[in-house]
Amino acid sequence: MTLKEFAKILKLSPTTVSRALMGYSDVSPKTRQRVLRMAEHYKYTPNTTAARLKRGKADVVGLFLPSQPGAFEDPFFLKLIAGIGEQLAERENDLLLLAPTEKQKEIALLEKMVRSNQVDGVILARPTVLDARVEFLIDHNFPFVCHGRTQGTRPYAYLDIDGKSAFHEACLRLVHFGHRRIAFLNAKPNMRFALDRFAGYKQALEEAGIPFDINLVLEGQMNESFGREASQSLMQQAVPPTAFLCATDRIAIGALRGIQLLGLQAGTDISIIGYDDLPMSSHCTPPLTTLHQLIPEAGKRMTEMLFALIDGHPIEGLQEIWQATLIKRESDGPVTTR
Amino acid sequence: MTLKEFAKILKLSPTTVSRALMGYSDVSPKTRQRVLRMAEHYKYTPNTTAARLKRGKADVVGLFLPSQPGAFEDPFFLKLIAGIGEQLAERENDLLLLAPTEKQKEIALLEKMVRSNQVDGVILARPTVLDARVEFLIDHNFPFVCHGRTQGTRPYAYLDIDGKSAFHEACLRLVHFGHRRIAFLNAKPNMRFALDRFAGYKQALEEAGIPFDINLVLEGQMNESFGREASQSLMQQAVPPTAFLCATDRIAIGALRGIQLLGLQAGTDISIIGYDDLPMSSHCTPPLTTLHQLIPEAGKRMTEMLFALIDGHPIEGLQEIWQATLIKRESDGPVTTR
DNA sequence: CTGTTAGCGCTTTCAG
DNA sequence: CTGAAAGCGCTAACAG
Repeated sequence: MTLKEFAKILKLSPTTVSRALMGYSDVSPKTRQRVLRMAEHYKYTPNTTAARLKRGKADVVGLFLPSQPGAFEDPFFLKLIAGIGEQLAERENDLLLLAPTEKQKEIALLEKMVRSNQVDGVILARPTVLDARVEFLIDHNFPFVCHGRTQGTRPYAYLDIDGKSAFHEACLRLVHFGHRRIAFLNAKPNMRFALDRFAGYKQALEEAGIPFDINLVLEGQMNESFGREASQSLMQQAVPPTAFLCATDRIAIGALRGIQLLGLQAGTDISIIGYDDLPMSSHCTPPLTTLHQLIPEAGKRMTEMLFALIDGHPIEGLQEIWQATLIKRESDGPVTTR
Repeated sequence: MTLKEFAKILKLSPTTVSRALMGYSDVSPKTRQRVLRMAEHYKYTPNTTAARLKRGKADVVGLFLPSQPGAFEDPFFLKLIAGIGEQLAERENDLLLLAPTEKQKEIALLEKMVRSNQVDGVILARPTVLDARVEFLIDHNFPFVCHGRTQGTRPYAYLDIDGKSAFHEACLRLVHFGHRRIAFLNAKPNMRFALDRFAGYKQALEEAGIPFDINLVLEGQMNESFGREASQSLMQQAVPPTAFLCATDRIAIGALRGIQLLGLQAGTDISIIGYDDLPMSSHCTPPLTTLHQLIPEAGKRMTEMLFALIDGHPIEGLQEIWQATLIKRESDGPVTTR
């Protein structure tokens, strides 16, 4: 049913019906009541496409998904979506997924979005050190919010987790347990967050007066295989580490497995700390000490920030850094003397 | 830039430009070349909203997300999205996420979609035994494909995994290992797949001549806590089970943890089999024997099926059942005599 | 092969 | 407070 038809039934002009539906004040309460009631009854909903064309706004927000297939294996994006969705509903906006593929490259996809008015703004996550998407969106002055910072200098709206503080705290915890040979299993340094986490680790070592040993740092994929292999290889050193600080829980779980295969026990023989607090992490053996971040809440807040941007607010004030929380469980503890 | 402006630059009519861009045959190759080249140069992309309004098609597909927050903790939907996205790109369609919230209920959301022409079709997953969404979409004759079947009788397009065969095979494996007291940790029976999996388990027992014991079946949330508690409680029985068949890997991982806490070892003392083949599952201790399904491939195929439906194909032929694959690892083995 | 014309269904000035 | 009229930017008959 179209507005015209519906208006005819009510013996009103399309104009009045439209205004009543949009909750404008310049329509008598009685008429509005009737329109609302009848819309319910006849199940009339305005055609979104037409409204969008007229208003020049899509009422749709895009979420950029990672292009690496492996990235689909952690719940980060789904949790983020849960938060985004909640906030989106407040303004009756929708969420469009931007999934780059082999054919549809990242920038081509964004270009299409920016040019075709399909979305009013975009949410990104996990930027690289110099993220092409971020640069593109700044260049085109298109509203977007990023979960995480890049190395670029131009300002943009972001919500980031303070990875440096998080790993500083985690590393200090290991230091206080008496560890002095603390390995760091990091993500590849093209990810900005990897740099932050590394900085926290290094600073903690410095504060504790522990000399930094490059041989204790390994970088790889953020998955269990890397964790397992890296932990096993480090344990072969003449003076092996007594603790593993891992950039993600998946790496940590791999490390857990790695040292288990060497006949060692995490929590007593070796300490391990991760980051992400995956659902699994509290249920492995032993339960993993890890860092927890508020993902749905971040999604919600980022959406709010994006709406602000879309409404014309300046970027100032739309840059937030949140803290992660250390969740103490059983995969770490005092260093054991042998 | 609008089509009119762009056409003016080229000294052509909007019509010709539009047709050239859409690749219609009734435009001279020379003109088409020029239009395409100039569009590239001036970075002109047609306004999607306007095109949609005109054509009466959204070129958008909706994906219904689960409303229970807990459901966000497994990678199923993200993997599905990966497959859907790939196929969507083939037709330049987009993916709209339908995330029901407290305020925006499932059916209200669907109603809006059906009425507002925002999406041409919908993809659902994990239906309940009598799924309200499925019923609604059938009632309204709206194109949709569901990952899984319901208990309803009216036909609709689906792609389902043969959970019965999968659990039949898994249970038979345990039987061949000599197990006779095989526990089944299932999801709640309002989920259709839970019924299928249970049927497979029960049939295998029957074929093996093992009497069904209701006390060996527990139903609960599909998470680790349920697995841990259920396994521990069952181990307290006078004659405890020697094997656990679990409806999901998360339940299995919980069971793994549960029996570990009782001082028993999975794979030797007790056998455990899960379903999902989560990334984690090959990295726990011991690596989990489980059932693997092709999720991205299913997403891709479902999207194809949805396009067929949107293009007017009948439902016949758009109902597929795929098999899961048993991944043999180390969490199960021959029953041990004590 | 190309251009003219008429809407798609809605929102929003502008009058009344 | 309500209605008439003018498009938003595009596509598709229909002529030429």
